[in-house]
Amino acid sequence: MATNPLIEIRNGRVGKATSLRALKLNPYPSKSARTHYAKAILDDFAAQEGKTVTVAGRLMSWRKQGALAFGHVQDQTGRIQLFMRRNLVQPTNPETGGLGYAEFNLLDMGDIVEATGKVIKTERGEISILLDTMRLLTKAIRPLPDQWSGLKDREQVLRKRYLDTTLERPPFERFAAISKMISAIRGFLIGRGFLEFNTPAIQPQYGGGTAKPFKTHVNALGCEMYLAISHELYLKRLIVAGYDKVFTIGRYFRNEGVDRSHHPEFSMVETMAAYENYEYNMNLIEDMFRHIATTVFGKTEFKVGTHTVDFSKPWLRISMADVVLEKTGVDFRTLSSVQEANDKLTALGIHELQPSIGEAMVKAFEEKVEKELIQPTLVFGHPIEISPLAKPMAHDPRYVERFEIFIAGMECGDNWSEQNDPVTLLETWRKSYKAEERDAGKFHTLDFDFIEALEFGMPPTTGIGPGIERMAMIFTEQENIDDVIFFPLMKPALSHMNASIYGIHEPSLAPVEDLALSSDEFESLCRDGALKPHDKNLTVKPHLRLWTVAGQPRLSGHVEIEGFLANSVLRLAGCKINANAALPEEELKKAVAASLELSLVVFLKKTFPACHLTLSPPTLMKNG
RNA sequence: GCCUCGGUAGCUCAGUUGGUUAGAGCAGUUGACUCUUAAUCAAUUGGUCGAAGGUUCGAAUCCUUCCCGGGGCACCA
Repeated sequence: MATNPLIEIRNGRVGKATSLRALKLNPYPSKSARTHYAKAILDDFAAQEGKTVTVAGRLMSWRKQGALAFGHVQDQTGRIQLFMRRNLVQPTNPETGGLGYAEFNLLDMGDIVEATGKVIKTERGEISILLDTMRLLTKAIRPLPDQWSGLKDREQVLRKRYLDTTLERPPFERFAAISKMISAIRGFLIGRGFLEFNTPAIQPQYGGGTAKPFKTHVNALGCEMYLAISHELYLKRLIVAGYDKVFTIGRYFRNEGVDRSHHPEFSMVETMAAYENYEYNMNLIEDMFRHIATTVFGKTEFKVGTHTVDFSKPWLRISMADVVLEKTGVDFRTLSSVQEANDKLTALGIHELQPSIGEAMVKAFEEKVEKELIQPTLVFGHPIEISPLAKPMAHDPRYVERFEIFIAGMECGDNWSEQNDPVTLLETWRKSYKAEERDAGKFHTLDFDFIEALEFGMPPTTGIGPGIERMAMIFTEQENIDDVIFFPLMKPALSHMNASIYGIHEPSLAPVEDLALSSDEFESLCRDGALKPHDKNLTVKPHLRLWTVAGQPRLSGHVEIEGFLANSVLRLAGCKINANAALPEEELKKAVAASLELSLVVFLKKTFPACHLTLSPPTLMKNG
């Protein structure tokens, strides 16, 4: 039945594994005897020449030429050439696992191999390993994509990143660099006296902002919880606990839109430092970025889109009111009414009315200023209206001790001096709670447990949260967040090919919504209008199961309706099927179809006259 | 959620205005070859054209719906 090329290749390779086992060679042994990485040999040929080494990695090429062959093995550090001479290769040996010359046809491109031999240079001058023993470490039963062109299909790159990094060096290096960047952040903060803590990703309340959370259910506790949209309230509890400088590299989950700079699951390094205010963090963040740039990437200039961002110079620090004045000519500090502020906005071409002077200034900032902040800039002094968790400035309480980081027109982190007056905070929260209660659907629960912690006294504290992905985008010069997240969020998909290889007959995938109803429930939900088709084309697929109980045939079954749910099938149990299980198969199928035609199909046609209905012939499964 | 572009062999891509049996390169298979490196040469296998429906004598091509992805907008830090 293997008519498909992939299936043929796969079967062929599985067959080679079987042949190897027949020769007492394990195609999946447990350990390698690697002595060198490719790069170590290539970088130090003078010292390695003539020595016997063992390398291990993926076999990326194999060029046979009579009694000679050349190949390349790719490991984490790079590729090194193998040079095979028929007369120098050890014969097949189950003791060492070595493959003799005759068995080399059981190797395939993409296999993980181990090669032992002397380090030499070929006539053409390439540093190579003159093969003595070749061992198979892992049989690959799927072929790699074309190595010359690489994986071009964006969807495949995102779904099968491991292939992209196998075939292409830049993405491989990029993700390694991002890992080093995170280590550097840790190292930097620990060097400044910070302690790293884990904070919960499953939280009973979702504090911080108005982001929509992911909801989940904790079976053991029998309650609903949320995936973290923020970790700051936990870090502040750590400050209450007596640790002065803490941080977490946290996972954040926001059930919102996806675009080139937003991903539903992302990470931030969030810090809290007690006995300091926001000015401390201005220095901290500037130093951190410079530290990463120089130690991980070895430079201070990075190309972001068409701009070049320079981290070597001191960052511009400017108040929001000043930068808005500079870019728009409007000084919002001098305005005395909301009306006046909105008139100024209108004059700037912004027509959405704002409820306060502060919010009007923020609107002007977002619309007219933000995108122009290319070089690293710290904008401080946000209006108090939009900063409920921050402390007001001593000299002008309309503004708060807060700053945001802008690089290449992108917001890269937020910071403020934390409000630690529990009474004021509770009042602020209550106010926003009421405001949002009026605004249907944006309901917030309050974290009274946190308020209680504050009541025991939290020292003056300041925190900062730069986004890891956005830092990675800047430092690795990527414009798409998917290119700094190894496993970006994708809808589950099962190819027809894999469905057939793995024997899955109904590729209904991990269902986004799965629903199984009794026939009666289904009909009543449809009548109430609670359940409606998602598609105009409905397909009714009966599935029958024939049982033999004590020699007597029994019939049971369910019906699947495609087109009702967006990404899944609706299953109906208990449909009225009038058929004699003892009938021959073909007649039985006809009887079932006829029976459904009279009940379910009639019902669907009557209830959803706009839909086109197809009744598939019943599928018969036999058991016992 | 809206707009827009795309999905053809395992991979990378052609496929004209709707017209014979959908093509190529790589990979695969078989064979030749003692310094190759996108090795070369010869032969050869391989397709639910994303899915379903429709229009038509005839559909990869036109229409409808759906699925998956990219880009943009909106929402949102």
